[in-house]
Amino acid sequence: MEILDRKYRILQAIIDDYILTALPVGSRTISRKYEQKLSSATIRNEMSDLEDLGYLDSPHTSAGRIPSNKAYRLYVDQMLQPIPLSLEDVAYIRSCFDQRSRQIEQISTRLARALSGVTHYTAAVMTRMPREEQIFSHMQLVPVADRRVILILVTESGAVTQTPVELEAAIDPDVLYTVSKFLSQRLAGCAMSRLQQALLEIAEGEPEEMSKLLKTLAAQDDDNMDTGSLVVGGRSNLLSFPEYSDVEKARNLLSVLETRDKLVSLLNTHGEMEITVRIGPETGMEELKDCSVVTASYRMRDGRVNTIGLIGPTRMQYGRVLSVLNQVGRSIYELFDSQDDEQK
Amino acid sequence: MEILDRKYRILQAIIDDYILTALPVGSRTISRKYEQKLSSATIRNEMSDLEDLGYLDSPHTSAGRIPSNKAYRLYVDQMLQPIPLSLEDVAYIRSCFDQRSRQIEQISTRLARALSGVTHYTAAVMTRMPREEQIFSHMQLVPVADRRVILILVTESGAVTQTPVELEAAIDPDVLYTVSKFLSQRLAGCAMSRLQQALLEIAEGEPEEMSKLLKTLAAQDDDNMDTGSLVVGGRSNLLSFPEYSDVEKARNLLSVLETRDKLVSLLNTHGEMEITVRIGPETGMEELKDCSVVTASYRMRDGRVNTIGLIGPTRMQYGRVLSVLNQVGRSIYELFDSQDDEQK
DNA sequence: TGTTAGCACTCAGGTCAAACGAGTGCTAAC
DNA sequence: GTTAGCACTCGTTTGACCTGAGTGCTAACA
Repeated sequence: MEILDRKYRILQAIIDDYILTALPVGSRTISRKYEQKLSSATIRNEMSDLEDLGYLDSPHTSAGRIPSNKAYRLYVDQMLQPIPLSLEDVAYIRSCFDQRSRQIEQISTRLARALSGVTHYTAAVMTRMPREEQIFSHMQLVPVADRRVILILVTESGAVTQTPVELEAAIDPDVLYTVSKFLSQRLAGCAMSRLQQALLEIAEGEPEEMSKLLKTLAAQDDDNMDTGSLVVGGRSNLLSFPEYSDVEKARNLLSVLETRDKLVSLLNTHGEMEITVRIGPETGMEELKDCSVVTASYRMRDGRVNTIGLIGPTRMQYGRVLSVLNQVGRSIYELFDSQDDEQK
Repeated sequence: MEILDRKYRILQAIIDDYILTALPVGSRTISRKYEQKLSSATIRNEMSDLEDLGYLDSPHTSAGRIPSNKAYRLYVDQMLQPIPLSLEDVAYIRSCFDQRSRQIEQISTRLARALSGVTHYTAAVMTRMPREEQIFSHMQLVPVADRRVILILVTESGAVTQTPVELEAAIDPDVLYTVSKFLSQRLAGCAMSRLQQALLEIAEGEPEEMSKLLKTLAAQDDDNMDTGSLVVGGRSNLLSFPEYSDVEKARNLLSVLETRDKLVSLLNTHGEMEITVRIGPETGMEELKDCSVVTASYRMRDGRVNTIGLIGPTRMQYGRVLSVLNQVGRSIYELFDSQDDEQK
C-alpha cells in the first residue's frame, strides 16, 4: 500500500515534469527534482513497473519515459489538483462578460480570445439555442420591400431571431401588423419546435389569402433557430508546441479547426453540463490522436447553451485548464446576478 | 530592342519556373525548358544583367536565381497572361451564389472556402455596409420584453439591421407601432449617417415622453451599421508551402490572420473597386514581408461591399488568382441578373 | 526484502571532413 | 553576339565518430 502510494507519486511527478518540458523524463530527473529520498536506481525499478502496467512508454531504449494516454486518464481522474489563477487571468476572463455586450457573437469572440490567451491553447466557443426547450412569446412581421418582409420571433426567455421571408404578394404594413398581433396571441406559449405545425393548423380555418401567408411563414422558419455561432481563437498557439514542429502534423490539426462540422461534433458532448476531458483517441478523431480536448457547457439566462472547447497537446496543463473553465462558469453566474440587480 | 524583348522572356521564364517550384532557377534550366535556341552561357549573361538591374537575387553564389519583389511587380503589371479556369473551378465558384442563401454570413463562408479550395491560398472575405451611402427607408420597433425592444432599420437598397434597445419605461406595442410609422414617414430619404442627428431634431418639438424615447433611440444606433462580417478560409493551406516549413514564420503569419484589425486594414484598399495586388513589403506589414495579398471589392445590389483578399507567398500564381477573382465578379453579376428575372 | 552503487550497453543527436553537384563567372574561340 | 570550356564556389549529403543521457542488470548492503 505504501508502495502503491509511492508509485502514484512517481507517476504524478513524471506527468507533471513531462507536461512542463515535453521531454522524456529520466529516473535521475525524478530523483533529483521530486523524490530526493530515493536514488535513481529505485526510481528506475518503479518506472519499469509503471511501464509494465501501461502507464509509461519509452520512445526508445535510452531516452527516459513519457506518460501514456492511460496515465493522463488516471492523472485527470485522480491526481488533479486545482491550480489557482493569477488575478490578471481572472480579470481577463471576467472582462469578457463585463460590458453589457448585446451581441452574442461579440461575447464569443472575446471569450475565445481570452481563453486562448490565458491558456495558450486553442479555444472554440459555440453558442446554440436548442429550440426544443424554447417557448414562443410573440412575433412581428416587418416590411422591407414590396414583397419582402422580415419575420421576427421572440421567445419567452428573451431570445430573438430574424428571418427574411419572400411573400407571394405584397401586403399592406398595417395588415402585417394586425396579422402579427393575431398570430402572437394565437401562438403564445407554443413550443418553438411545434411552431411550424401550429402555423399550418391555424392556416386551415382561414380564408385563402391569409392561409397562403401562413403557409409561406411555416415553410420559412425551418431550422434557423438552432444554427448557432461558432468562433475559434488562438489557432496560432498550437504552432508553439514542440509536438507540432512537424508542419504536416500542424497542417492536419489546423484543417480540423477549419472544418465546422468536425468542430461542432467535437463540442457536442451530448448535453452534459459538466466539464469533459477527452484524451487523444478518446476524441474519436484520427487527426486529434495526440491532442486533448476539454469541453464545458454553460446554460445562459435566455436559454442559450454556450459550449467551450480547449484544444491542446495531450500533455495539457489539465489543472490549469479546469480552473480556467471553472472561472468562466463563475463569471457567467456573476453576469446573471448583475442583470438581476439591474432589473430592480 | 530585340535584346530587351529577350531579357523579358527570360525573366518571365524564371518567374514562371520559380512560382511553380519554389527552387532557385539556374541558367541551364531556362535554356532547356524555355529558351532552347540559347545556350546556358547566354542565359547566364542575361541573368547577370537582370541581377544588376535588381530583378533577380541570388541566395548564394552557386544556387541559381530567385525573382525579387521588383520582378514580381513587373510580372504583375506587364507580363500577366490570363489563365483559363477549369470548368469545375468555375462551377465551384458559381455554386457559392447559386442557392438563394439569405444569410450573408453563409455566402461569405462558402466563398472563403471555395476560393481557398480553388487557389490553395488563404482567403478572407469581408462584407461591410458603408453607411454614408445608405439611405433610410423605414424602421420598426419590435417589443421583446417589458422594457426591451428591437430597433429594425431598413434602407432603400433593402439592407436590414437589428439593434436591441433598452427603454427607460415600458411602452405599449400599439404605441410602438404608431411611433414606428410616424418616424418612418418623417425620416424617409434621410442619409443613414445623418440619422442620429435627425432623430434628435425631431425630438425637439415633441412632448416629454416621446422626446425621451427618441433620444434613447438616437443614442443606440451608433456604429452598428458598418461593422460587417469577416470570414477567413483555408488557413491551413499556407502550411503546405515550403516557405512556411519554418514553424516560427508560419506562426507569425497565422497570428496575423487571427487579428481582426490587421485583416481589416489589409482588406481596406481605400474604396477602390479594382483588383489590387500588393507584393511583400507593399502590404505594409512586417509579418507579411514575404507574402502577397490580392484584394478585390464588389458592390452588391443592396449596397453591401464585399471585399475579398487572397493571401499567399510572394511567388503566388498571380495569373490564376486574377482569373479566379474575375470569375467571382462575373458570378456576382449573374446573381443580380437572376434576381431581376425573378422579379418579373 | 527493499534499496542502492556500479557498470555495461543502447541509441539519438551533434560534429567533422570528404565527396558531390548544381550553378556561376570568365575567357577564348567561333 | 553567341557559345564551349573550365576553374571556382558553396550548400548539401554521406558516413564515421564521439558524446551523453538513460536504461537494465547484478551484486552488495541495511
